[in-house]
Order: sequence, then structure tokens, then C-alpha cells
Amino acid sequence: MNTKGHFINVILPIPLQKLFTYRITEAEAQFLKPGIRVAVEFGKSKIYTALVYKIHNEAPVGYDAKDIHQILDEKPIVNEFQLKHWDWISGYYMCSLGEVFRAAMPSAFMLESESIIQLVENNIDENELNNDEFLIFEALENHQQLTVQQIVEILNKKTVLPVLKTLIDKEVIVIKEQIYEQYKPKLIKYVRINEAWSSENKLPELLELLSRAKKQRELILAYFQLNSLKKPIKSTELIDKAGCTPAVLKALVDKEYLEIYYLQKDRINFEGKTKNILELSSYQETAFLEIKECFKTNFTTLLKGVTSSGKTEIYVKLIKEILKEGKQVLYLLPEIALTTQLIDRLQVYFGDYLSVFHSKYSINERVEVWNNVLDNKPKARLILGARSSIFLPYSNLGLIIVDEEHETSFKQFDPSPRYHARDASIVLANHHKAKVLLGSATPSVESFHNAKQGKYGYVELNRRYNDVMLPEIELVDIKEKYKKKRMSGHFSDRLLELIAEALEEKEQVILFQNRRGYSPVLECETCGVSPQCPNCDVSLTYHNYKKELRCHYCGHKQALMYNCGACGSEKLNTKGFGTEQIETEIDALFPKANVGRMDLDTTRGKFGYQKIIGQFQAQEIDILVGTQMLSKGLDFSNVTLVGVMNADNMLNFPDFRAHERSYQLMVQVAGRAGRFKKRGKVAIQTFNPYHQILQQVSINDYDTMFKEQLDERWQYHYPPFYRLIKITLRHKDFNRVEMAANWLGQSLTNSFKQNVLGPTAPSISRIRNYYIRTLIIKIPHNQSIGGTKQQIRRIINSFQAVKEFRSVRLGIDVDNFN
DNA sequence: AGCACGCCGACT
DNA sequence: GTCGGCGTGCTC
Repeated sequence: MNTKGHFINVILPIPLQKLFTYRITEAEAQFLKPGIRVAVEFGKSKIYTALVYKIHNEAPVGYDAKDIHQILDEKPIVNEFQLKHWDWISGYYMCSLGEVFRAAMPSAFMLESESIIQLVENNIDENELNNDEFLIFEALENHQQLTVQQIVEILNKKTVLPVLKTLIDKEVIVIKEQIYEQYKPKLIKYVRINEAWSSENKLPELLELLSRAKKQRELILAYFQLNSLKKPIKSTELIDKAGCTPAVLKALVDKEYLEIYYLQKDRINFEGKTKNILELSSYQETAFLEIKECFKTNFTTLLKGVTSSGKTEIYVKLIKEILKEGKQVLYLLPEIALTTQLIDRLQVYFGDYLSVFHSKYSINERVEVWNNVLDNKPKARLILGARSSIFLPYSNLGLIIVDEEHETSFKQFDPSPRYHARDASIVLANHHKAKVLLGSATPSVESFHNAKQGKYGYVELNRRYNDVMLPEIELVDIKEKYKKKRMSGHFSDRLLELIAEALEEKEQVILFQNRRGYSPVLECETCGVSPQCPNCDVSLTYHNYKKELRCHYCGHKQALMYNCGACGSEKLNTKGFGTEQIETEIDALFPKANVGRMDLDTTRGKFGYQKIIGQFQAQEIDILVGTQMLSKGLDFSNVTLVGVMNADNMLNFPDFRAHERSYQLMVQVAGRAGRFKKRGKVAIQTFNPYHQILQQVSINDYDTMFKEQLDERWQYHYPPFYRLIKITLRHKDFNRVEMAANWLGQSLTNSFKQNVLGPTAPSISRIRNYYIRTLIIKIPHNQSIGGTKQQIRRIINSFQAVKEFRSVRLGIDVDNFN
């Protein structure tokens, strides 16, 4: 084993906790830097894209390091800020650096290797080949090379590797790993004039030379006209201007009067003029100055501004200042699909500085944004993006704005790393010594708590823009209405009356029905009460197959009761109705009105949202029925009425955040009403108008909501007082997960005592034939987070040392939502 | 995560 | 007798 030499530690895009060491040459050691990609062989044949993490001279002990396959970059495409941030994410969210690497990079940067099968150039005795072998041999004689996938098709067999192996042994074929760089910049064809003819006084001479070619003369004239604009001239543009065919251009190029050259095109281009004047109202101006004052002492500031108070204008002014300092700005949004309106607005102010980044963009577009940010190009100084844009290669961030800070979609769920973009932003900003502005009309309990504790600066904005009043909110008691038979389907007479009035005035209506209404919660038809868990402040979910009621959070279960615990009525019902039903009903009730629906089903596809929003804005739709996606920052000037079909099903959602979420959702939807001149009206239908959350919504009493929720969080040991870590176990064998979960639960309980909840079967306890169990660990604030995580790691390691448990899939979710 | 190796049942 | 199932272990 050679112990001398140069080595690199690399990150591989796999969920393994460790880095891998490869040997490099002296020259490579000179060239390589952290953040450069290299292609490396990993395992027997696979080639992966790895990222250089560290360069050193310490030979690994116990194995011989392999050589790297290839260097893929000229300079680092991931910078030191990012590597530091990745370290934090992998540590805090308990995932591997490889997982962060994979999540952070646009997929086009991750080249893939593919096994290519080729014939060996020598004489082959065909008689020595069996049927399958001959088929492959024959196919390779016709095609130069085949992929494994193609061989699978040719042989019509699943496993072809053994056959390939014998062919390799017989020296008939070889397998090569071919690497593809997925990113291909889009090239645009441009035209310029040969330097010899470039000055205008040569023009008469040139035209003279072309006296016999009328079309070519026209093209040259068109060229000089376009050239006066001092911009590169696209060949298409020129041909179009001259009104000729490409053949004419080709003739001139062949005669060497003109030349063709190519430039890389940026697919995403927002050309816009930068507007300078921005008038803030006196309230906005005050808030703006307060924010700047807060930034002097706190890196993070929370801006709580009622809906339609003009937070965006304040952001714009701040962004402007930061851009002027030459720094980068990240503007984070919960869901980019709904942001066309915002893009338009920001474009007016920042035109050329604005780049948009999100997962709906093609892989090549994302690489372009990445490169522009990496090079700190002016056109990528302001990034508008969803949560994954925290991973862009910023080198000089001055400000991060997290708009609609309370939105849960900032938390990544499914593939690890399960990071929260808001929290990760705050850490990222710290690395850059940048500021963070969290904005919301209804801040999360966590953030508001932090602001109250003085951890964040705090600024309030309580006036709506133009001083439009906040909408008037009316609670409609549908329990009463049902009793008096005043309901038509799911509509109370009061709501119908209000809809009729609005339609009469040619105003638009939004009806809100939370999709989560499908979750089967047992509800008393008489008093609207849902049975609650004795240990947690959540509703129990009804499980039909076992006829029992359960709590998601502590695992409590009880048999289904036959009469309501509150009023004794026997009319217990599982409730749940969706937007589709509402749409049908309203269509029948108002046959003359145009009804539209906006939910997951109707907004599929890239332009789904835009189409519906566009129709609604153009007032082609009178009544829009939708789910919570309606609550997010949409601006409709003609909406005066918002109807919440049923507030109870969100309140009864089994989650410690259900009340907070309901409050936020209702205030946000209510905020869609009367944003322009006329005061809006909101009708909330409920079985329980005395529910404290509804009362708080109706008088816009955030503070009381906050105080009560905080008390509950304190009482039941939830965030922000306790941190939560959720561990998920999945396995195809029911007994195996059960055993594994019990074992792990016991181990954790030994360390963390009563702060371990579960194991619990989630309400959807089997997904794609995998049985699921969850465990929740609560971490009190006086307990070290790092230490706790280390301890959890240790326990998981010994868990995985048990043979029978090794096949159980483990998922760790730090600061999990629901 | 992949992927190879290896040890057991149902078929040419 | 082989093919192909998936359980186990390793990857610099």
C-alpha cells in the first residue's frame, strides 16, 4: 500500500454518513480546490459525481484509495459559504452531506454514468456462444454500442448481467462507463460583418459589389440599420428584418462579407426598465425606518403587517438599498407557482437584476441561474425563489426576505434533507453577515415568540394600504341553521344572501373549503363537538376499520363511542366534504353565475394556476371555489366577499399546530376580500362560533391567539418550548417494524424518559406496502441539542447493528411539522 | 442508495 | 441440474 501522496475527501450523493477518500496526482492536487466536481468510480462499476471537500496528504488506513476518474470543473462551482452551510444542515437536520449535496445541486450538474457495451476487436468463434450470447453479439455487430437497458429489451429478460459477464470472460465484449454532462447551454446564432467591411464608409463599395444581387443588398442594408443599435444581431432577426430567406444570408457568409458566431443564451430573461420612484405611505415609511433600526441590533427582524398593508413595497425599498451596496438579495416565497403577480411587480423595479429560481424550471434553466449567481452577475443579484433557492452559490448576500414566513411549505418533507428554509436562511445569513426579514400578517408562533424574546427585531404595520379597512368578519352558526332547516346543502341562508348581494353588485366571491376536510373526524351533528385526546390538545381521528378513535401524537386510542360526550346526542357523524361538492352545489344555486374551482386537481400542469387566476382577474369567473392555495398572496381587486364553508374541520385537524394554522389560514383568506376600495366582507360558517380561535379571527386578535397557543404549547411540551425530532420506521413486514419500533422506542425511552412519544402507527399506517411507525422525541430547551442528537445517533447505530432491523428504513425529521 | 455476492425454491 | 428470488454487506 502506498501511503505517500495526495488525497481528497469527497462528498458523494448518497445517504452515507461519511466522506470518501481518493488518490490524486501532484498536478491534480495543485489544481483541485474544495467545491470542484470530480467523477469517481464507486463500487465495482458505478461512476458518480463527487464534490471535493478537502485536499490533504494523509493516506487512508486500512484500504487503498482509488484514483479519481476525471475532473469536471475549471473552478469551484460550490463555494466555501455553501460548504459551511451544508455542514450545518447535515448536522442540524441529521442527514448526510451527500443528501444535502444532492438536494442543493441542480440535477444537470450531477452527471450520470451509463454502462456501454462494445464488441472487442478480435475474431470470435460464434459457435462458442449460446443463444442469448449470440443475440447480443449479433446486435452489437449492427450497432456500435448498446446500453444495458437495450440488452434487456433485446433478450426480453430482466437479468442480463450474468450473460454479459460470460461474454466479458470470453473476451467478446467490454463494458465502458460513459459519462454524460447533462447541461447544454442554448446557443443563439448571431451575425456580424467581416472586419474589412465594418466601417460605414465602405458601404457604397460593398453595395456596388453586390449590384447584381438585389436580395443580398437588402440584407446588407438591413444589417447596417440593426447595427446602429449597437447590439449583437441575431441571424433570425436579420433575416426577418430584410424579409429574405436564410439562403441569402448563407450566400453572403460564403462570400465572407458576413460572419456567423454563437453566443450562449440565458433562457430566463426579464427585460424591464428599472423604475426609480417609489412612494411609501407614511406608515410604510415608518415601518421601513424601524426595520433598519432593528437591523442595527438584530440580524433577523420580523415584520408583522396586516394583509394588504403593502409589505412588498417595503421589501422593494430595502432590496434597492442592498443592491446599491453591490450585495445579493434572496427573496424567499412559499410557493412559486403563485408568484406571477409578484414577479411582474418586482420586474418593474429591478428588471435586469432579477432572476427567478424554482423546481418548475427546466434543469438547464436552473444551471444558468446557478452560474449567474456563482459569478455574481448583475442579472442574478436578486433571486426570487422557493425554498431550494437557499442552496444557490451566493458569495455576498446582504439580505434574505422570507415572505409569508408562517407558511409550512418552507419545510421540506419528503426526500431528506428535511430542512426548514426559514431557519436555514437565518443560519445562511449569519455566515454572510446578512440581514433576514421575516414577513407575515400572521407570524408563526415560533417566530413571534422569538421576536417577543428579543431574539428577533420586531416591526408592526397595522394599516392597510390606502387605509382600506380590514374586512368585516361574520361567524355563521350552522348548527343553528341546520336545526332551523335554513341550509341548502352546505350553504347557510346567510351566506347565500351575501353571495347574491355581491353578484348583484357585479363583485366577485371566493369560497374557501379546506381540502383537509376529508380527514375523518368524528363530529356531533347536534353540537359540533369532536372528541379530543386526553393527553394532547388535538381531535381524535376516526378509524373505521377498527371502529376506534385515535390520537396521532401520543398514540392514545379509545373505542368509538355511541353518543356525544358533550351533549349526549346520538347523531355522531364522520365529516368531510370537498371543493368539488361545493362547486356543484353553488352552480345549481346560482345557475347564472360563472363558477370556477381552484384546487390541486384543477391546477395541474405548469400553467394551471395562471390560467385560473387569469380568468378570475379578467372577471370571467364570478365565484371561485378553492382550497388553501387561495390564501397565498393573491391580489384581486374586485373580490368583496369571502366565504369559509366550514371552519371546524381545520380546527379539528389532529395537530398541535391546528389552531395556529386555522387562524393563519382564515385571516389570510379573509385578507383576499376588499383589497381595493370597498370594505370586504367575510362569512365563516361553523358549528361552534364560540370557539376561541374563531372569535380571535373575527376581531383580528392575533395577540390573544398567540398567548393562548403559547400557553398550550408550554403545557403540552411543544415548540417553541420543546424541540421535536420525529423518527419514522418503514418496512414491508408488519411484525418487523413493530418489533423494531418497540426496540428503538425502548432504547430512546431509556435515555430520554417521558420525552419519547410512541411508537405510534400514523393515520396512514401503510404506504405502498410499507408499514410505518413513528417515534417523537421532545427536547426541552435546557437540554443540549447537539448532545441529544449525538445520543440519538448512537442509539440508531446500535439499532442498526441488530441484524433483523437493518432492513428497516429509518427517517429522521428534525423540527417536524405535523 | 446501488450493487454484488450468496444461498435457497420452481422450472427448462 | 440452472434461473432467479431477495437477504446481507460493502462501497474510498
